[in-house]
Amino acid sequence: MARRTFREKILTKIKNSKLVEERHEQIFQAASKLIQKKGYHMTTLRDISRETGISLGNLYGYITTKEDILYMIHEKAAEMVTRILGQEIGHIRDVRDPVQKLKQMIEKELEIIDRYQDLIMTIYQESHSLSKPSLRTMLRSEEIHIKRFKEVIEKGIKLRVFREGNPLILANMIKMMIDCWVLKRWNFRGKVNLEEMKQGILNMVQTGIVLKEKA
Amino acid sequence: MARRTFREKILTKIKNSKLVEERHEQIFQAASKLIQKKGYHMTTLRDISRETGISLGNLYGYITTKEDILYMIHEKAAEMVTRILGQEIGHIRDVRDPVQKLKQMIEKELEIIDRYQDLIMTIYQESHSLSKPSLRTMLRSEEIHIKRFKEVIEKGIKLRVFREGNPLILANMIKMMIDCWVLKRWNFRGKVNLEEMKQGILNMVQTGIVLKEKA
Amino acid sequence: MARRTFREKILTKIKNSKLVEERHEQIFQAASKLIQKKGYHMTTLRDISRETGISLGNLYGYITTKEDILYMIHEKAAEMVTRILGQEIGHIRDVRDPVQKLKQMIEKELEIIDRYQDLIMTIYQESHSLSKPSLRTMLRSEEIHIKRFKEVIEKGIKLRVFREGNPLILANMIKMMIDCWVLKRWNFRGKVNLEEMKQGILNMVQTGIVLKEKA
Amino acid sequence: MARRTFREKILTKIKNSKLVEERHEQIFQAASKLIQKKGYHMTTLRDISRETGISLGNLYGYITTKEDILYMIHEKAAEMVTRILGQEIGHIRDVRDPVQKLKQMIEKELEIIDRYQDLIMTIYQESHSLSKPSLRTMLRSEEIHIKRFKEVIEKGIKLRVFREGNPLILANMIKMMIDCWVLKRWNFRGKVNLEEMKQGILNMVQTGIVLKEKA
DNA sequence: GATGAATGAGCATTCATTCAT
DNA sequence: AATGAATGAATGCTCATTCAT
Repeated sequence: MARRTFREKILTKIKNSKLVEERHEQIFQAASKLIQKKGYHMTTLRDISRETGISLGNLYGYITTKEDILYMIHEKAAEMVTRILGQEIGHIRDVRDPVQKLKQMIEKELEIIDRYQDLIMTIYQESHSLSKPSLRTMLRSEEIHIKRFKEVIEKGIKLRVFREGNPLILANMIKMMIDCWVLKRWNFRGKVNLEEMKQGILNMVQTGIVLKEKA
Repeated sequence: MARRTFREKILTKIKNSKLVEERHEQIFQAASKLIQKKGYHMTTLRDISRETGISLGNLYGYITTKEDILYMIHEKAAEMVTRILGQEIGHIRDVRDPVQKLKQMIEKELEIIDRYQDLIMTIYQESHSLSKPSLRTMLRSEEIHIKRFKEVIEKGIKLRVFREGNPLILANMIKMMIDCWVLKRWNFRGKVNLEEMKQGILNMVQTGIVLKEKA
Repeated sequence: MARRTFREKILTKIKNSKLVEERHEQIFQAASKLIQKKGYHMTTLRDISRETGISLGNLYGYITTKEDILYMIHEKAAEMVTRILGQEIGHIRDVRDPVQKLKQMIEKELEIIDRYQDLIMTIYQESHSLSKPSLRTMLRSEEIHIKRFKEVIEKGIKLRVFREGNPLILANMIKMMIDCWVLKRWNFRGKVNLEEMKQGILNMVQTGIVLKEKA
Repeated sequence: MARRTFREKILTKIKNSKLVEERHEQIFQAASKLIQKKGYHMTTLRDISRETGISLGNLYGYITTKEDILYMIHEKAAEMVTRILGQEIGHIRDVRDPVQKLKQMIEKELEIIDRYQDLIMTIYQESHSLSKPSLRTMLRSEEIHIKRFKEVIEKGIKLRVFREGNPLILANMIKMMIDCWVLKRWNFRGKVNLEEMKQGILNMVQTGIVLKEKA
């Protein structure tokens, strides 16, 4: 009589779905904190039990296997980002000018990523601990994300407001520059703030680095 | 009785330093292969013993703790990259024009990274399994690497051939775009080749994406 | 507050004894099915809860410990067999000729055993999971059963229609040959039917195997 | 580098095959004792570790899974019985007269079974804890055993020294009567000795129970 | 009486590390 | 130097049993 929540992926022995949602939230909070600190493999279910206050046995009422927790973090993160993008980028949808649109997309993406940097860090680092099927799901989510950039770029190129170039590469590079803020935050700590980073990326995208080549 | 090799970091019970070096090489080869496939935590010392042909007990003549192996991979990688940069970039040192120099540096870096993509992937993924002190060492190595880019950029800005901008940010972004080739290789497989990637980055750096903003 | 039913053996928290009997029947049905398939230790109370439709907590209103369920199966089985023997063998009681009586007893016993083979199999296999006191009860039940055969045999010997021999041994051997139908059913599946088995045992009892020894 | 011993069934991490054999013997001794007392499921690997004096971890150098131990007991038992039958029944092979041969076979079988009664009891009780494939192997061993009886019976019937009858049934029944000595030993304790049991079975086989039916 | 969430001791199994040979 | 057997703490997971509602 086990049931599935979380987009039909996590098997639950507990029936009360409101409770399941609540506990999943607790587990998510505790687990992402612990995993972020010690890594997935070094975080034991006992740790999570202690941190959540949910007993070891009961914990297994809400998950089936340890990997569910990692999967949960990925899902929650994807869900969050998707939801927020949906909300906050709502009006960007109406922006017709690709230049403006790309600019606003980058700004928003950077802000979101800044807000959930711990989560994103965890996802980057632990993604290869996911089993193949979970990984596939997660990669597809990334893909969709990048596709949004790709589409604006393609449109910009068609309208001849962007220069020629491989949109797939460009989209990935833009995403990487944004992710850089989180992935290399050690390098920036105390030296660069979010606003400066934003300007940096926008300038790079708008004019590159080179002013003029030596004649 | 134990001694340290590998830049005074790995404690060795075996005295014959030539042998130590030889065995370390074997361990490095086997371990990076295994870790790349299964991840650090899923790779057991038994696996490494089997793969190297060095018996389990003897293995501990050349390391003190499992983490040494991870550290070793980082060191070897850093060493490799440094050595190769030294060799191949030798003549870049003489290039005076920052535009040309940056261009050549990017090209070389991308080529090197392409050659050691598996190794680099491992380092990215397992970096948080390193103990704090090892991590610090490793981050410093990254830092040095990025500083090279930063210096060219600073010079370019001073000579007014690069536009104004925060050199630290720019250097990191360039490095990220390059690393992108490895970190996101799944997105590129079969769609983009190395040469195209190289052009993509160079174009981005030289002119950004935007041709002209709508008047 | 707790009370005992089932011949004063199973402690019940529920007072309504009609209900208790009803639920015990459900539990018996579900449990014997499950235990027969997976064995006692591999059958969880959750399984039984699911199969009966009685909630996990409520289940404990009708039993005190998991072993009660095993005990229940033994009791129910013993009760059943006793009841059926009582009914169907009723008229055998009147048969005076030990030869005829033994013959009919064997026939009946075999038929009953055939009907409840799954149950009997379970009892044989799980008997050593019973606690010592429960086991004693259960063995006594077996004993009573065998004593019935023993008595006929003793009478037969006294009347000189059966040859001399240890009645205890003979009774046990007859019972074993009968049980054989169930315990070794794998060997018979599709090769021997019930009627043939019956004849086999009767012939063995009546004339043994040997026709005449070589002079 | 795991290796298989025990008829290619048990995977071993330990390489020294002499040691493996020795330790397997220890494990076998301890395990059959414990399992006989508490049953397979109630015997933990810690129990076995304690009883053998082999540390828990090391134990797993000699087995791969708990079931291996059960399998081992079955194999050892089968091996023993086969070996002993081979030795002790050697000269029976030459006996041409089926009556004599059957008689001697029964005697030997009973003696052997008496000697290893604890082992045989365990096998009967725990056979259903074996996984399907192991069970199949084990059943085949039983089958071979019964076939020996079947063949003599068939020959006896052909030579008209045994009466007509289904040899498969007869063989099984004889085996059951013999096993009875062990399976129902509680009933016999202190009342019947081995010699009496032997006579009981032989008489049953030779003349059945019935002297003469009432005319 | 009924429900099912909660508990935690207990289990099989793994693996880094040590040590006798 | 080399071997591989030995150690035991630690881990993921289960399940009989209790208890608040």
